[in-house]
Amino acid sequence: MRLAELSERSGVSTATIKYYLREGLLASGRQINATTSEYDDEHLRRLRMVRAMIQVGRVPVATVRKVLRHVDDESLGRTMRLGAALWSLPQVPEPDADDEFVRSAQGETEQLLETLGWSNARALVTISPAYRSLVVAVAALRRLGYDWSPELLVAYARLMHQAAVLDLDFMETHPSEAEKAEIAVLGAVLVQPMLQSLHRLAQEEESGRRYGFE
Amino acid sequence: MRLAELSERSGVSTATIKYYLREGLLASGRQINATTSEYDDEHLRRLRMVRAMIQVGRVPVATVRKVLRHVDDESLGRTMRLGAALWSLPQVPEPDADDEFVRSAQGETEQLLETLGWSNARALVTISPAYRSLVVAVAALRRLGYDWSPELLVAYARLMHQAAVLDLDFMETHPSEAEKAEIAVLGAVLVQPMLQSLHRLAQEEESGRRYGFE
DNA sequence: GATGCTTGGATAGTGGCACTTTCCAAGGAG
DNA sequence: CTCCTTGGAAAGTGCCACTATCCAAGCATC
Repeated sequence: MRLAELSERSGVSTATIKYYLREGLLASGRQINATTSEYDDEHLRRLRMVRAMIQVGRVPVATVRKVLRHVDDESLGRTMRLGAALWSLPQVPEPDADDEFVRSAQGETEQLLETLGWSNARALVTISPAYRSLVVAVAALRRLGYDWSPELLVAYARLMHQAAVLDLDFMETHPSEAEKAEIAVLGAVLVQPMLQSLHRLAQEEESGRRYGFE
Repeated sequence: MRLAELSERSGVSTATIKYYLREGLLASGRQINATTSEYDDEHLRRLRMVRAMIQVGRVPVATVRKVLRHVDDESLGRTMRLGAALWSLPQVPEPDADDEFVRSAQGETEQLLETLGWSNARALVTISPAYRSLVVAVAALRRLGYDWSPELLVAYARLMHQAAVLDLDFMETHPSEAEKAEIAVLGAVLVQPMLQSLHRLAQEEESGRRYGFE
């Protein structure tokens, strides 16, 4: 298919597709002559994935480029490929180590991992972006003065571990390594808004159960 | 305290505080004379909340204004105040009702609520933004061709319901209605990044358990 | 009482980002 | 032969969260 058809089938304007090509989010088609390139279903699929990441997952274009580079890197083993792709996702600022709330949040977080027995995660403490963003979030809550207990944090963590088990079980059902990395990324990017929506709906449901609709 | 001190204690520049004042995110201080206003701890607290919403929660300034307006609206009862504040948060585009994936996602989502027995949520189907964004997220996943089962969605939903129970239990520990609304908003805005971080950490942990670090 | 700093308030400017628009020369279709 | 489409480059747009610059009015100090 040519550009126009790719645009029509994906619902993305030709101008935007050209932009994605320029930004390296999409491989060029097979050049037929000076003015024509041929795209295939793989391009369409990749384009849809890019769109989903940007529109549903709100991932910046530059980040999408990094993530895809890792997903496509056949030189990496499974764990590295998957990890590299996931680790290029977060958009969290480095926590300010001089801030007292950040420091106490760090202590609290390490304590949490110990309580949970997440030994693998503890080994990643210095490098994992997920750990850093957790510290930032906890510090922000503490700074506002809410005194929710560590037990609450543990309870949330156990729930998210159950979610992670579901994620990985689903990933296992797909054979190829490239597909696994792709699913891991989509799981991080698209399942997140879904979980968020479910969370809010659940809050509305539970709130209705407890208080009715005054 | 005056502007300079408010700035120093919050870590937000005076220029930015002035910007927030202009945008209606922060009430003016008590005007002492033509060139001086006095701010109190309530201003500091509100400023920190605004910052947390914008920086940690990535909520747009215009949305923060709407949310705060509802949080401060004493004419509303508990459920309405809380709901109004939460419903002004989402930044989800209206799902395109002509899209086949959106339509089937709608069917799937309604089926989900029935399976779960979330009767309150079902009553809100037409108006809740959480429902709409859930439909968008499910449609995006389906469009990419992943065939994960409705059972998986149900499993995720049950987990998020448990999270909602934790949220509301914590909210109950705070007495005033204004505080409850505030906590509900922060729960939606700040607990979300925390859950997301926990989710990714849990994925890393579980991935390490299953595959080791090749 | 002159001098230099700070304050609140208004207005304009900045930088980043995700596109869009415009232009162009080279093909291909009727 | 004429008109439309294509890929490619470059410039422009609109939004957003600030940030910088002015300004006149205090206040503090000498």
